[in-house]
Amino acid sequence: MALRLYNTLTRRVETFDPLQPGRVSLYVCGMTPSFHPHLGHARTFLTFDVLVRYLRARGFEVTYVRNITDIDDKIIERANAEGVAWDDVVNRYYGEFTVCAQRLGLLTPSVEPRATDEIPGMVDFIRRLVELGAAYETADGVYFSVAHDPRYGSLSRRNLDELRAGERIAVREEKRDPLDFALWKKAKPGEPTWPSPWGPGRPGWHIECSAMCRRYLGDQFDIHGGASDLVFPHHENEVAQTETVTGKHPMARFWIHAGLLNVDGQKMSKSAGNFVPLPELLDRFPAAAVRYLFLQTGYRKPSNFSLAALEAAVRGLRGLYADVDALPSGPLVPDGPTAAGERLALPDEFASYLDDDLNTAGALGWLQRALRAQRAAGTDPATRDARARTLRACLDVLGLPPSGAHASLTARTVEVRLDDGHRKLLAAIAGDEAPDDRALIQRVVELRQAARARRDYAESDRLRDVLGRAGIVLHDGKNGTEWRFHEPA
RNA sequence: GGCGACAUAGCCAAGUGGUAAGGCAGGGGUCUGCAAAACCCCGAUCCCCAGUUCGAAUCUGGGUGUCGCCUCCA
Repeated sequence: MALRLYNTLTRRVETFDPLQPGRVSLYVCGMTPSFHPHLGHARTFLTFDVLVRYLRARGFEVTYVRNITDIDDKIIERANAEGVAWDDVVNRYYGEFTVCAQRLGLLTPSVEPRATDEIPGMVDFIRRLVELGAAYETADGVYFSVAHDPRYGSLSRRNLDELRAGERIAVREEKRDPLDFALWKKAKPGEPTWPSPWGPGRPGWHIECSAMCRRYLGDQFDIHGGASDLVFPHHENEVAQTETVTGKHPMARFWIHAGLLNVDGQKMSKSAGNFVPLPELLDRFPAAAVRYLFLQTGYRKPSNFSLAALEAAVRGLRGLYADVDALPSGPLVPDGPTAAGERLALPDEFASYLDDDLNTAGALGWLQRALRAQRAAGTDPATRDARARTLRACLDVLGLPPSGAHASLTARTVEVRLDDGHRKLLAAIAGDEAPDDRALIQRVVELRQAARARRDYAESDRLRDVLGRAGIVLHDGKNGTEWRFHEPA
């Protein structure tokens, strides 16, 4: 059984073999923190998160690099508009991303380099390109000469003449070719700068990734990833820069691109008004449900997001965990956390789905079937335990919590807050001061319990109804009554 | 205009030559004071047309439709 992945470079699904046996080098383009992280970021990073988890489960030692491009036009724009320092903008939005990443259970990359920490490396890189005659200086910067690279356009399968015909940006007179792109931008007033042989300025987009890939993974490495909107021009330009300097092809043996996220059938964008900020979304919905939602779709396909789809995912996950939490408890794997290089015992069938270009939807389907079978069977205790352990290992590879997710799926992370009318109503029923809304609700729930205990079902139903109108849903279980806020769709 | 992806039940979605996974919603049932949850059971011949084949959702050709990239973007 071999892992097969779709390679953008060849436009085919190919068997994955790393350059060095047992070791995988992976670079993923991270975010540019010029605005809130959004759902599209989540989808892309979740995709590579599962890839890394699976590679590790297969026994590969993975070096996972995910960068931060913490300097670019939009960051500066934003900072100027707000009258704050550029790095304040970066810290704010990257901080948001870090919190979201943690909630989503994204693995921490092996290295997470920041572009602005790598500028000397970029300057060296650019200097070398100039020496090779592949780059030239102009009044406002240093540009890469596309004409110097005979292979330019091959990753994204672009025809240069057509690209030139479609060029919409006003051609700067000093650029030798409209397709040439900036390696270094000379400073303009009000911009952060770093020193260089071409005067103070800042790096252009693309060069940071070339420099960081090379520094952390070498001239050639196994997998370069990102979302599919980066294929052109970002990755094409990265390839041009790197391969010109190293003289080696290919820079990355596999280029893997995650599909874009659409919202209600349209591309998500700020201007379309369907931008989904991640922090808010994760306040309102369980992060595991977001992961589950994306696991249900092939990572390369465009994914249509809607609130209805997420809500269906919440319900689906809840059902999944009803089964998972019923599994015999026990450690995820016999010997605790997976040591590097240790191979998790995944069921062959489950693994065969992931082998097939990371078919998480198929794998999830298998898991559901297995859980149903587990429910039905469950005779011999030894078998049960072994199967439970195996199923938990599957969850782990997908990055889903091993168990105990029920509480996090029902409890909202939003503050418990009643509006004044409902608060008065409940306080009148409770007939007592409560320190806060949560306690107030609890008191009314207890009154209803008491009514049930004395079989006063009319009163019990009345209290359920009053709470219901305040947006609170009750569940009577063996261990008492649970309540939660119900969010209207 | 150029390049590309996709089109499977009400919705999401897997499946790339041998007679359609899974989830959500819906219906029926068990359980529950009621309700919820949970558990059991129930559903599609795969956008259209023409081909290839013993056999196609799966291959070829032609349509139609949706979306994306070509400019900043995960």
